[in-house]
Amino acid sequence: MIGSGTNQTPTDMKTLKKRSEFLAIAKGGRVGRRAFVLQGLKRTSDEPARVGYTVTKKTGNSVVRSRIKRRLRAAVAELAPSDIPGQADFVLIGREAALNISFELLVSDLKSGLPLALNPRSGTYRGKRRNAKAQSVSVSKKQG
RNA sequence: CCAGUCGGCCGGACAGCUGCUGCCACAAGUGCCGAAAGGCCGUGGUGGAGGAAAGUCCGGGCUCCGAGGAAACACGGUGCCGGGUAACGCCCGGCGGAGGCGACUCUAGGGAAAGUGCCACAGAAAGCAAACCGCCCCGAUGUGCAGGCUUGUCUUGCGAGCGGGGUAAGGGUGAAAGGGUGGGGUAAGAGCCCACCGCGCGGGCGGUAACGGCCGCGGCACGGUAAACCCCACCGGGAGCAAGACCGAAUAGGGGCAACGUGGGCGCUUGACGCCCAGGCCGGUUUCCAGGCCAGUUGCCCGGGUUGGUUGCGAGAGGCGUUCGGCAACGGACGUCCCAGAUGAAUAGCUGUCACGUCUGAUGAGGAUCCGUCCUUUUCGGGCCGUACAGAACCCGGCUUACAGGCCGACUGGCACU
Repeated sequence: MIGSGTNQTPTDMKTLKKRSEFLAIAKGGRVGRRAFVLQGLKRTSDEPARVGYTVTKKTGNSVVRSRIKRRLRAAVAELAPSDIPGQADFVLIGREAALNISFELLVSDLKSGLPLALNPRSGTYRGKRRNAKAQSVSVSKKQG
């Protein structure tokens, strides 16, 4: 229903695979949603946006973890190219709620969250991390 | 019909839309990514989680570890008998013991007459024979009670206390108290004697064996504990696919092979020349034998590690069917099939319909009734109801643990009917 009838073609985002890339993106912006936490970082090159998935062992056993990853991956596939900011990488950290939340909510949360994750202020929702975040973002800006 | 025991099996189905990944076929360009190795891109077909994939507890395959041989010791494991198996601590069939009316279930089940240790609490006593209460006999004393006639510092009986002895039946403690039950016997008792049971020893019988039952003898000694040390028999090198193999940047950087060989002493031909002596390191430890290595110099050669990539990687102690042997585990023969291969980790995401279960409402029928209702069943509807445990990670054989709900078969004990 959601994916089939629309005119927009589903996007085929590349997946992040290297540990170093995950670590780099963790220093970027950060926004929390019901079913996941979204991290994002701008890049210099012109390549299309990439995405990585993470679910910690704390969340549940392997059945639960892989089902959360699949739902997140399916939600990303529903996005139109216009929803995704270019020149950026993202990491989705799955939460336990991603298991039972409705699929429509999952997709809409993702759409609204993507631009925010690149905004430096979105990382300041926790007082403790304010300084560290601001520094890391400013460093990445200098590079770009 | 009710209650139960054992064994086996399944573990949601279908449809639509959108995806992921292995393999096969066809097709693409002087294509794209990358330093290279290598990888990527289209269309079609086809395959794609489990009974436990889990825990990582045993047994193997495979791989590497400079894995040398022998013996002893140490350490770890196993432990009734026979069979199965590549092997096992697994499985099958038996035996002994325990439980159940029964089907059947459970069982870490070698040795306590090699030695050492321990046996808490309670109890008199816990391992070597003893005796707390009690029971019985004897003695002295002559107190208490009752009696006798000879009325006494008399005598008889009973009881209490004291002393000496006999007992282990009874009481009580305990997980366990030097066989049990019954009878005889005795002052009271006791294997003191007898019968049966148990135990020990011997004989022969059945069984491959564990073991069983039979006969005879012995009056009973030899407590338990080896998931205490220990003894006996048998087995065992270690680490693991992040094993290992191959391909391979920039940068930093050095390795390997060959020859001479290290230390000490002596000699004179003062040379890296000869002779003699001595080491150190390498396996869990020790001993013996065998072997390798050592500081530096000279010459020759170019490799190793990191990011990364490829491989290892699935035709197997393989599945299914038929048949033969076997009580069975299992084995043989024949036929047939190819049946996951990811690596920030695929095997799915979403939606709908149905199924099953459960709760609930309404109905038709039957039964019970204290006339309130309750039980069984038919049909129809509803519920932001439920549908478990759980995701291959090199591969097999087991074990253990988790699991909503359901199906099938065999058997046992009741009740009812014919």
